[in-house]
Parts: sequence; structure tokens; C-alpha cells
Amino acid sequence: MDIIYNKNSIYIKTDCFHLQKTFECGQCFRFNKNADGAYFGIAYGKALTLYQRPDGVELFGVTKAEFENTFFDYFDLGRDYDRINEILSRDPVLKDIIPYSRGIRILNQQPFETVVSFIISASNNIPRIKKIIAALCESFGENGAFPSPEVLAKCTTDDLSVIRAGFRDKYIIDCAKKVASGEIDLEKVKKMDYKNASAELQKINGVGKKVADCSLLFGFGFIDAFPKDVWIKRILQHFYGVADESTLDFYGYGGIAQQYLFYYAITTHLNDTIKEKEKQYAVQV
DNA sequence: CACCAGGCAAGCC
DNA sequence: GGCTTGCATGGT
Repeated sequence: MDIIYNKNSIYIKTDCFHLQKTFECGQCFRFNKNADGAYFGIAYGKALTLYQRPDGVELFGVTKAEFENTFFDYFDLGRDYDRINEILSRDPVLKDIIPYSRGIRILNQQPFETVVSFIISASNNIPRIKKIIAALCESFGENGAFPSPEVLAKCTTDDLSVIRAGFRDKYIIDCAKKVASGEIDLEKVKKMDYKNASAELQKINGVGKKVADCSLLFGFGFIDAFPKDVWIKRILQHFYGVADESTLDFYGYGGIAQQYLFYYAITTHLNDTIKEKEKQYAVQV
């Protein structure tokens, strides 16, 4: 991978960074495709614009220093995905799926933003999650950035009603209060082992195992966290004949394997097929 | 075709 | 089982 610093942009030369796959595999909610094909979004308070090029990705909106300090890591550019893909290809199911899902990179998003975003994701769908988060940032963030725990900790559920988060509003406030007060230190959570980190996040109302796993994977660097929702359960059942991933070996890269499977399923509409089969089965029984 | 009722959606309490 | 909200769905 070569990084080329231009006057107004940064060029990441690699064939293993696919913007559409990375931004639309369900791990983040703040990037959207422009009319000209660019992806635009805000991360770490910076407005980013990215173009998919034939031999890589061109990034606008950040300085060299910001890239080196924050966004190199944000896009997980230090990780050798092709080496990991080789390892994961020992799994016969993933061997066939990796050529399809290759180019997804697991983002390292801001911890607070990640936890709140996945609190909002509970019993929800992606378009609506994006809508609620956009409203949250617009109403309470500075210049469209994700609002701070301090600002949200001062909000009442009445204040938050404008974002239409429904029953999740009180969970957002609980999270903000625990982080703002220092009761939960998200930077310390990053350094804990998986079990303690998960338990720590689950002290927040609205955070159960699934939301904790999503947060740990997409915002805390736990690459082996394996978020298991109803879709992944269906996918596991379909491909492996089991509903429990603990019997499977993803060689410490469970989170990457999970995203590969999930992306494959949603874009091939495999999940619709599986769901349809479930329905038919339910009718027969 | 417009409208409405009831179900349901990346879970958690 | 209840929770908010919004939306696709099927029935009228």
C-alpha cells in the first residue's frame, strides 16, 4: 500500500479498500454517496470526501498530520487484510465469500459515537438509524459533528424527542451521563480484555451483548468481537447448520468474518431468501 | 386508488 | 411482554 500526499488530497493506493463495501456493510451510519459517486461523511469532527479510483481511494478534507494521527487508523490501513483473508480462507464457507466481500475494512470509530449509534440500532433498520443519528448530530453537535457526552448528559428525553429515537432516548442519556461523569471511561475500556470490556459497556442501559459487541468491534479495536443478531443467526444456520459461532474457528478475526458474511448476505439478498424459507417452514409446522 | 389496521424491524429491560 | 417510531404490506 502506497500513501501519496497531494496538494489537496491523500491518495491511498491499494486494491483492498472498497468504499461502497466499507461504508454500506452496516458498521457506520454517517457516510452517504453523493450524486457524483463520492462518499461524504463526518468522522472525528472532520468532514471527509472520498472517491473510489481504479487503483485506490482518494481522500479529501484532512491534512497530512490528521491523516497520520487519526484517519490512517480510522480506516484500519495498518492491517494486512490480504494476509487475514488467506487465514480465513481455511474456512470453506469464507473461502467462497472472501472474493465477494474483499475490500471491506473495519473502521475504528470514536468510542462514544459507536456506543450511542448501536444503542440506536436496537430493533431498528439502517435507513431509520441513519436518520436518527443525522438528527442527533444536527440538533446537538457542533458543525454536524457527533455531540459530546457532556452535551447529551444535560438533555432530557423531552429535549431528545426531536430526533425521534423512541424508547432509545433514555438509553442515550444514560450512556452520556455515565461517560461524562467518568463513571465509565471509554478509553480504559479499549485497553481491557474482551470479557471486562463487554461487561463494562453493558453497565449502560440499552447496551446488551449485541450492542456491546458492535461497539467493541467498530469503535474499540476488538477485531475478534462477533456481533450476533437475528440476521447473523440466520446466516450461520444457512451456511454452517449451527446458530452458535462458538463452535466455529475464525482464528481471532471473528469480527472480520462476521462482516464478510453479513455483507455477502445483505447484498445478494440471501437474507430475504433465508427469511422466506423460515416463513414457509413456520406455515408448514 | 386512497386509506387504514396491524405487523414488524441490526435488542434490551 | 412492552417499548417508540416509521414503513411496507394486505385488506377494504
